[in-house]
Amino acid sequence: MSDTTPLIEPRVLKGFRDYPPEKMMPREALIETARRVYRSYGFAPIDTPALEYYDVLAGKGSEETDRQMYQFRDHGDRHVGLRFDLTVPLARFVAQYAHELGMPFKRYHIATVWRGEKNQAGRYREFMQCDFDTVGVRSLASDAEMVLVVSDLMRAIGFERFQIRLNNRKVLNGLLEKFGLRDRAAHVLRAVDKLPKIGAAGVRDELLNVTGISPTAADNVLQLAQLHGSNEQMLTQLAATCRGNELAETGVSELQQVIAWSAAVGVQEPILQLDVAIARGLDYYTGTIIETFLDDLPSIGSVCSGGRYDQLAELFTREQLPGVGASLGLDRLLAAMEELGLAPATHTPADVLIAQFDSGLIPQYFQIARDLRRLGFGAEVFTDARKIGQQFKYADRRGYRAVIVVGADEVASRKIQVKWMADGKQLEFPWDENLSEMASWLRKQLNRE
RNA sequence: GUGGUCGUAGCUCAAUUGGUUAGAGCAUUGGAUUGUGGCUCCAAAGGUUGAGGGUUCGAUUCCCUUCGACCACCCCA
Repeated sequence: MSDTTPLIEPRVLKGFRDYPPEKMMPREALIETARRVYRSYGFAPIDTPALEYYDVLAGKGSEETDRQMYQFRDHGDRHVGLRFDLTVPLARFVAQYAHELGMPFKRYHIATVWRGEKNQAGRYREFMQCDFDTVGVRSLASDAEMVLVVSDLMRAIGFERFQIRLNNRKVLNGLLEKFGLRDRAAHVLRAVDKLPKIGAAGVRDELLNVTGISPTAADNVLQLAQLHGSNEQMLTQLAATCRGNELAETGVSELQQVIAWSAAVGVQEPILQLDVAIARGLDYYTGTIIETFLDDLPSIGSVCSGGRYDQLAELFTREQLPGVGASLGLDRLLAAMEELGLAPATHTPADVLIAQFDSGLIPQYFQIARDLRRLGFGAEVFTDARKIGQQFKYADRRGYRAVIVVGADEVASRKIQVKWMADGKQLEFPWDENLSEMASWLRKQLNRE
């Protein structure tokens, strides 16, 4: 290329981001944690194509879906789209392979999804979801298990101050039916959902003016949404309110059951809180619904939402395939952790750096590195012939805990120098077959005993 | 998708109601320091003021367009 060739400006699309090492390390750590927790409950991994037929992803289709989904014609003129969540692909997947999978089918799926939305802090056009779902189980034990997974996951990530808010669509739908608002359920629930944001007066206002329901009905709804107290108190009150409507009564007993089973292993207030104002996931949820909020940053929204849907795959098969599961918003959670200064402290991928004193000793450096790796340590050989001071500076900046120094003197004496970066102390170990002395010291220093 | 605020070095910010050569701190690179990082000192590099057009003798400053970030709505992880 000549100097006059116009340069291409390096840039990324709106709502898309690069992940340098310092962003990627905590990201991978989080993914690893999610994977570990999911597996510990017996969920198995799957993956599906990022690109699918448009009509598979669009489902019933709506203005909103159309607006959010990236879609285009491929080279064979097929109408295709990028997945915008992991639940629709799951529905297609279980419908397609139901017979081979066997029920119950428990899967987790950690993958990127795309939405053509206007971006904001913690809200991107490309982001990662960490879903887990149980398909083919009607028992509420799976609902309770979902709560336990979320609770375990949040703790494993390092959060103590969070709330899992629990609700049930049957309660909401039953009561709306009772109030004669069934036909306007979506609007009413949407208004209710804004309670924490715009307050009771705001919700009432929206119910009256936007949704157009009667003042009596609005007050009924508001009174319901503002129920508060202990889970037990709320259940009692709810039961009274729901009396006479079969659907709502079922919902209350479901809530009761989920709360009781979760409590059996200690997941209860204040972590698990009944909240009648939680109404999201309007599309397909039919029973239990949960949302997870951070006590220290509620404004970022739910970082983990889920629930039960009776007709997961109804668009793809006549078989009845109920599902229950939740989705961790990895990128949103990371954005929250960043804002709260909770980004997990990560060091370099490797444990020790082997400095290069003399290019003639590179075979020895490679051998030491190989031996360390066999012993379970990560080891990087500094491959560039730079001044030793600069190599130490590199080690320091990258967060290396230890630096190995071997020069002519060490070769002569068959010793290895190891400098512990935190305190600057340097120790000498015999350079023997299995590096056992150095290995046990390193293990101790790195808390790997 | 609708409405709004904002874009100056990699980052955080300066630059007199439009005035000539756009500065500083941190970060980066090199040196002081040819077997040892952080601290200190010296130096260098880094900018078509997001981009394009317009008004003007003159634009970082004013106007339009566009790209991007953020905020509210919509929706949602």
